[in-house]
Amino acid sequence: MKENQTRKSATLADVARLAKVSTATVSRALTLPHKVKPLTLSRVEHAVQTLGYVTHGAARALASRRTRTIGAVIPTLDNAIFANTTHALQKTLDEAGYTLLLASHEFDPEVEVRVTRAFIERGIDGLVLLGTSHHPSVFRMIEGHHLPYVLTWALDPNGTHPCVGFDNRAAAIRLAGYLLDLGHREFAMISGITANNERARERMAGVRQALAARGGRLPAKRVVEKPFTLGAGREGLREVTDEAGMPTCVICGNDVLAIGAIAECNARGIAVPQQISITGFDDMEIASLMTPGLTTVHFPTAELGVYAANHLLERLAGRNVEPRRELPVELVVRGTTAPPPAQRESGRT
Amino acid sequence: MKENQTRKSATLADVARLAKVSTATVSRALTLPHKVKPLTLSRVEHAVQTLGYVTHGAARALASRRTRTIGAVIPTLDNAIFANTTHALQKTLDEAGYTLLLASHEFDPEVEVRVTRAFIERGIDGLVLLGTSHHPSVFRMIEGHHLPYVLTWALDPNGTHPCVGFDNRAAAIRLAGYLLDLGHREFAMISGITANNERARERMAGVRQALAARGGRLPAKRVVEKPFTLGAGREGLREVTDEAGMPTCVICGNDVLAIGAIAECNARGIAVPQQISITGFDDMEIASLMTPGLTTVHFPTAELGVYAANHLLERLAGRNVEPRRELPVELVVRGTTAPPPAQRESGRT
DNA sequence: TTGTAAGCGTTATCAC
DNA sequence: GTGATAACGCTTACAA
Repeated sequence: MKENQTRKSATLADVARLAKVSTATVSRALTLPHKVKPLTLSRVEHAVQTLGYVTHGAARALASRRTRTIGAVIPTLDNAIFANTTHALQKTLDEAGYTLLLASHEFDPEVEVRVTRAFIERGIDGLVLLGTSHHPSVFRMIEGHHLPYVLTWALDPNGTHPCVGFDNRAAAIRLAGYLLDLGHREFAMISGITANNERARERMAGVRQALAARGGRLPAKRVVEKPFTLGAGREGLREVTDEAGMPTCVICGNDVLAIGAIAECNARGIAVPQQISITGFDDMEIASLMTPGLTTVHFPTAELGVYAANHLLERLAGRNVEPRRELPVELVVRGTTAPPPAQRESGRT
Repeated sequence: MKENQTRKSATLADVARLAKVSTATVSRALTLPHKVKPLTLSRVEHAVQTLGYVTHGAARALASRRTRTIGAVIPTLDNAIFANTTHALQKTLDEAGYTLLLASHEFDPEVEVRVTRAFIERGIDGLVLLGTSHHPSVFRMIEGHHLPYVLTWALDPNGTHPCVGFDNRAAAIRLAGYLLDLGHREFAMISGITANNERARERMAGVRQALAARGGRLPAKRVVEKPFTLGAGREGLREVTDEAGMPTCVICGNDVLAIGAIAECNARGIAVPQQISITGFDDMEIASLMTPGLTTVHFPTAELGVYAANHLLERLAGRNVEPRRELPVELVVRGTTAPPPAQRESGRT
């Protein structure tokens, strides 16, 4: 009669027994195969196979004091804005033998603190944070645990935190400058929610700054803040255009809002971009698929993930890394962006 | 001169020392506060505060043999299809004190095996799998570790695995039936990729089954398989309509494809739904935002996440759970769906 | 109510 | 190249 071998999962000791070696050897065979004689190695491998042995991660983590795990805390999973980055992160880490832990805080700073703590308890080796503004205790915990981390998507204005991201303000200035060059002066903006979100704030500030310098008009009633959904984009367009005197162009906080705005134009029979020019920030690459009339500043979000992952991997390998990396953004004009409608332009000439 | 207290993170023993109690008491204070005298409790809490103590998860997991962690392996993070479900999962688990580990396999069965193994090594207490078809070794590993798990989005045809999901075939039959009732006979379908995806397969099969029973036509050249992206939806519409003789309606594998298809119609000046009726399966709830002319079968994807999470939580609590739960889907007609254009209908009358 | 101490399954430091 | 064995930091009988 056989022992009840499947009652509980096999341990290193079981493997060692079966392979007639010590646990130390099994451990080596598993993690440093080249430090073990080929013959022993194969005996161990065989034992592992027949027992269906799987390393006990917690025990390994406890003994080795590392988990080969990286945590990423992002604002939301509920839309695809961060999916490119997240996917690139996961892929890059996976190839390096690391596992990505993912959590979202739904734009609630308290939740961000909690999930960060949960990650630290779980023994992550490194942490990816999205954005530069975080609850002080997030930074305190990171500090207290000497945890390697990197801020992403934006650049730390103080230069105190390692970061890899975009210059959101410069991107906004660039986009607004392009529209000004075309002759637009009557602006509207459908921004993301700026609370706890320096990316949205910077984009807004950049637009304002560019317009102020060159005489564009962006009255308060032509600025709305909306969550990043298609529906909000439609709504936003309604709100900034229902007033007398249409803007000649609308800048959207990201491409989800922009596509929503375009949908609303279509539904109302407004021609894009002949009557109104929609532009935005291309965070998700939806834009490139849906875009007659959509000019965007493109953010290389997948690259961001790769860089963020590599930043941490380098540091974990004990190498030095540049503490601040700015990723270049790109103005993407899709052929159809028009100058402001003649009648409006003539008012100025 | 102070000891170098921040050199390494504080342990339970440090807390115990500071609070002048035993480690056992600290442990209790942390996990079963009511089993500790209030005074002692507060001493411990104070010590925890001043030391900035954070539980060492690996050590806890090793000793307690559980991690309070649930893994979910989904096909992709690259678009928002599964975001609703994932978010609901995370939220529900979080409220129950569990952490969600998330990984994607990008529709590659080998990768699915790898990430599943990684999760098991990390000591997850339960596993959420998406879909019913998986590599045999996935099931073998689950089995070998007595790991509670649940399949989602589809229903296990053999009834051997616990699952909570939708009857994708019935949903397809329902949608096709609705169109047949309106008088449509010339169908086209822009399906998702059916390889390794029983959801897409079932939807396709359901449409075919309904049409066969009632005389609808779905010629091979009017069926295309596309990845779930907006661009693919546009492309798909081009492919199924470029032939002579337009279909009067197009069924899309999900709402991303449907919205892409509508965008293509708009771009080509085809009226939806007067000349062509677009319908689809509403997995993401984008549809409700973008939908003049879009009729869908709505899948309650967020509820799915809640149910899946609760299924696992119940089992982990040692309670019995119904091993198979079907979530009802709903036909959502958004007011504008039209009968087939008269000239085509007249061909049949 | 609290303390003592034996694990939990690895890794890592030594010898051999 | 391999084997003993002492950590790793916590939980949990069992004792007090």
